[in-house]
Amino acid sequence: MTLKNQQETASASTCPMLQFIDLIAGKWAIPILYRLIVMDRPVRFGELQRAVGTITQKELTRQLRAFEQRGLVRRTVYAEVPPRVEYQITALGSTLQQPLQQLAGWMERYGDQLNRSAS
Amino acid sequence: MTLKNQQETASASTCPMLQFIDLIAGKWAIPILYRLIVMDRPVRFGELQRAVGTITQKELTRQLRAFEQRGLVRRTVYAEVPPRVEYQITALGSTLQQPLQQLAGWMERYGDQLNRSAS
DNA sequence: CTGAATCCCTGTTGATACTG
DNA sequence: CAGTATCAACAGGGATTCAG
Repeated sequence: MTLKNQQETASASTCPMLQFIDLIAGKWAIPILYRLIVMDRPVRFGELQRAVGTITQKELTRQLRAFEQRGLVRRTVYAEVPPRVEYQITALGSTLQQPLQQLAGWMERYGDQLNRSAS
Repeated sequence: MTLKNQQETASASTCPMLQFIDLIAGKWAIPILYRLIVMDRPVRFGELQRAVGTITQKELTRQLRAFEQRGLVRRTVYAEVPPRVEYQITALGSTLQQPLQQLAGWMERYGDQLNRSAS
C-alpha cells in the first residue's frame, strides 16, 4: 500500500498509521525504544534511565510496562538484594530499528530547514 | 549515521531522533501530516478535520499553526463570507512521505504481532 | 540501595459549548 | 465555516514513601 492512491478512501480507523501512533505517541516512547535497540542487551533499570536522559522513574516504569505488554520489551526480575530488574528489546521490538532510523535520517537531512521559532 | 555504533556515546540531547519527537509527539501530528501529504492539494479546514477523523477543532487548529510555523504547512486565508481557510503541505513537509510510509509499512508487517491487551 | 508506587502539582489534550 | 472559550480529563514531572 502506498500513501498515494488512498485519498479519501481510507478512513482514519483503518489506517495502520493510527495504530502506530498509540505505540509511539508521547514524549518518551521512541527515545526508550531507541536506546534499547541500540544497546541490544539486557539493561538494568537505572542504567536505562541514565541512558535515556532526564526521564523520571515513574514515566520510565509506565512506558516499559506498556512495551512489555505489547511484546516489544522483555522484563526479567531477579530476586536479589539489592533488587535487579533487567529490560531487553525483543526480536519484534528490534524490527523497529529501520523505521526509527528513517526518522532520524529525515531529521538529519531536513532538520535545519525547520523554523524553530515555535519551540 | 547508523543506530549501531552509537552505543553510549550519543547523549540524549544530541540525538536527532529527539529533535524529531517534538515534531511528531502527540496523538495527532502524524495523522494530520499524513492526510495532508496524501491529499497533496489545498484543503479546507472542515474537510481536513473530516479526513483526519475524530480530532477536535481546537487540536487541529493548534497543530496546524505549529506546522505552519515550522514551514511544513502553508495556510491561506480568503477574506470571504463564509470564511475559507486552506491548508496545504509544503515541499519540505512532503519530504516526510518516505519516513511516514516506513512507519505505516512496519505496522502492516508487524502490527498483528503486537499484544493489544494493553489498549 | 534499587526499583517502583503514591501524592501533589502543572501543562496539555478532549468535549462541548459559543463567537465572528 | 473557522476559530475561540470554558471546563473536565489526562499525561507527565518532583518529591516522598515503600518493598525487597
